Amino acid sequence: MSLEKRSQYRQLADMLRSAIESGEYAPGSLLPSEPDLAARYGVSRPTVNRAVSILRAEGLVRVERGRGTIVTELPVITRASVTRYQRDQREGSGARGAFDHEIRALGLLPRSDTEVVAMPAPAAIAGALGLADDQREVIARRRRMYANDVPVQLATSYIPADIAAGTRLADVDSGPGGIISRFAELGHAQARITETVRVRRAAEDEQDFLRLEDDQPVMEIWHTGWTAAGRPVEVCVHVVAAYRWSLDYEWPLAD
Amino acid sequence: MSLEKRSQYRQLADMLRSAIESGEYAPGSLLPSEPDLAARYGVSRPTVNRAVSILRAEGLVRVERGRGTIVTELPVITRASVTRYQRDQREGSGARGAFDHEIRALGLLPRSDTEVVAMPAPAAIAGALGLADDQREVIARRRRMYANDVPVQLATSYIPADIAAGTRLADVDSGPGGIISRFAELGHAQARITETVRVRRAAEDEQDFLRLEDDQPVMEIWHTGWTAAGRPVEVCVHVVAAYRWSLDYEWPLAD
DNA sequence: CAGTGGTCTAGACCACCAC
DNA sequence: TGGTGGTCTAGACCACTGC
Repeated sequence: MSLEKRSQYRQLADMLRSAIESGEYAPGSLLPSEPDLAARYGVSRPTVNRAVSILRAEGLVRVERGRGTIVTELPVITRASVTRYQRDQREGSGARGAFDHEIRALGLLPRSDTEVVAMPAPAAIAGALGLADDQREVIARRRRMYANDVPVQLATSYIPADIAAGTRLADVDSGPGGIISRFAELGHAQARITETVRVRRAAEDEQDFLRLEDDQPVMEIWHTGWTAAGRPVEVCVHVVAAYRWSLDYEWPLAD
Repeated sequence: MSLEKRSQYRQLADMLRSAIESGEYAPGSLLPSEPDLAARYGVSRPTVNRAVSILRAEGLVRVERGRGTIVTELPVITRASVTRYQRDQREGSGARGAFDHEIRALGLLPRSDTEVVAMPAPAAIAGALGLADDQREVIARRRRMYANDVPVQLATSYIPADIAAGTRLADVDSGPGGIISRFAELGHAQARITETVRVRRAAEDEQDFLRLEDDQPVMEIWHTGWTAAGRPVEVCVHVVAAYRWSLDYEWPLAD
């Protein structure tokens, strides 16, 4: 088991990873127990545990205490970032049409729930919306999204209260065509989108909701909708498990 | 040090992270030694080591064997994905103008070197370029990029040999306006760009070049240039440390 | 040579699950 | 109750750095 210079726990992680990727350990099945693996490879249990913790951070396995270590089924979800906001993609409410599409494309069943609260904007959000200190009130639309009842995405939209308060933008059901259509009706049509993608470690509540193993990173997408006049009218922060999503973008190349 | 239910090594990692973010341990300075921290917090050295390994995976510290653990200076680099390919952004050769801009925006000194080889396309590349099995030959342009001589990005462009062979696209110096201009001159003007962003663990050579600590993930950007006729004429794979980059996109919202 | 981190083990105790 | 993983320690050996 030793021989090389790579540490034993990394070598073991590599072997287990290969075995998983080759299908030797099928998705949903249990890995051999840690004492078992320790005996099989002639290493101590903490060494096995360390190897497994690498696979956990990579999202390849998930642990259920008392039961064992389970190989994760991990279909990668593709997010079509540009087309998802186009009119024909957004029947239904919110961008729900787009999310539905992404999940159904994998043969899975999408579901989501929305919660709406009024609150003062957190500092970073206020910055992104260009809100003055005395204009910080926003409507926050918090969406939790699932595929086959497995949580896969957290997305919170922030809209300045002067635009959203008392309108359907503050309703849980934002109506036909989603919130994009509501913005247009309210005279704040979104004309331009910007998105910023970052990777960071997960916060504790994100870990809980997305059922992330320890040390799994997340991708954070800051989505901003701008009016033709250049006012940011919506900031939506999407959070997903970094290893489970793939983001697609496209644009014409002006010459 | 115990008291809570979080493990000691996670608590310690949290404390060290706070201390780093608050500036108590300045970028470039040494963390206290592991035996020192072990004594200070009343835990064993392996426990301290485990805490430090979390910070390494997050890119907050870097270890030099025999010297100690050093706090990383980590300015986040922003990649303006859309505008970087526009004409006014690409004086110089390659997209070098854009990379230069990104790095200079941080007050750092950009540098890059390019290596060109002819080779059969790896399977995934052949797929992305839509190459038939008997047309797999490509020109690979491998670029290594640095900020203040610190490696920050690996990018390899693959161009079908039937387009690039014998042209300036196969030269290390691709000439004024970069390769985008060469494509246009050769009758293969790029009219549309697609990019796909994924996060994955780093390969060994990427770890070496980017000087990644163990378990630091990378972002992989698959950039494809398409002609107006819908032929993919260039695939460029960018690899960067996931925690050190931020990607910006923007597009108009057609209604 | 002393000090740094990298790793490993044996043994232990705990929380949790299934039977 | 026995099996699972989560964690921790004491002690050890190693490779590397800097003096």
